[in-house]
Amino acid sequence: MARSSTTSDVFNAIAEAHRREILDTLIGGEKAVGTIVTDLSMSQPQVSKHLRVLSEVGLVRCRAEGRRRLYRLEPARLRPFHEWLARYEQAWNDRLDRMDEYLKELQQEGEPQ
Amino acid sequence: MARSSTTSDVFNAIAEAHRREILDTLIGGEKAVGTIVTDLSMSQPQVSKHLRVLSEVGLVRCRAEGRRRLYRLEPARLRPFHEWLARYEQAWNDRLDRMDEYLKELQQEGEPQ
DNA sequence: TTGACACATACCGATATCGGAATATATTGA
DNA sequence: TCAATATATTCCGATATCGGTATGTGTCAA
Repeated sequence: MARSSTTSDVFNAIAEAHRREILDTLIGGEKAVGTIVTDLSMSQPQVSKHLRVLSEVGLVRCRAEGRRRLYRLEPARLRPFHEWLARYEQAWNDRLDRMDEYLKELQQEGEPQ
Repeated sequence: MARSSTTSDVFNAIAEAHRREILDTLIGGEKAVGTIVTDLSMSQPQVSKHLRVLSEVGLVRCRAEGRRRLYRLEPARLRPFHEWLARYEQAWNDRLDRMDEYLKELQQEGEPQ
């Protein structure tokens, strides 16, 4: 057997540094492919292909304007990340809580002296 | 030329579904490799190798206990991911704010009538 | 010391992915 | 219609990654 993971899920889509750069540059707002190409100094096919991947998972949306294609973020699709992270956030806080309790215990033990 | 991305960052580490499963199962707390193997029905080498990747990016930590190795989450290492997401959160809120202002403007325009 | 157990590592084949180069498609303007 | 522009797509080679199988390493118990 072989690989199982594909590019076709949100987590894989953002695993690529160049794709994150593209997403980052779109935070500023809608941009044409050519603009991204010059802004990020990437080749045009490279950008187009990454945009395709991002499109397929819904992280960006495309709008035609003349012969240009304007891409924009679809921040709602970041939800899976939030949901996934939230569970760890919980674990993280729990750990902080325990740390907190531990520190308080230490304090209480020290007070009587 | 060829690929540029490696497994050696948090984003790639969590891109793999099986690795996310492993992280998920560790939310409950420290677990031995064998436990993960049976809990997730994965092969032992498979689990070991994924744990290695997770270790290398610091998402898990290992502790030896006899001949077993207990792995635990290191949720603090999700911080890069969290921070990355936060920037989009910002963009998202800004958008909502603008939407809000826009709606208020509409309301104000409507009132005089 | 030996054998059993728990885990890590090495090696391998299959496949996915990246980037480059070349080309196709669509839109605009002359 | 034709050339130019903007973008998408195809084909390709190099390499990364995944999972399996086999084996190495370290620890315990007798």
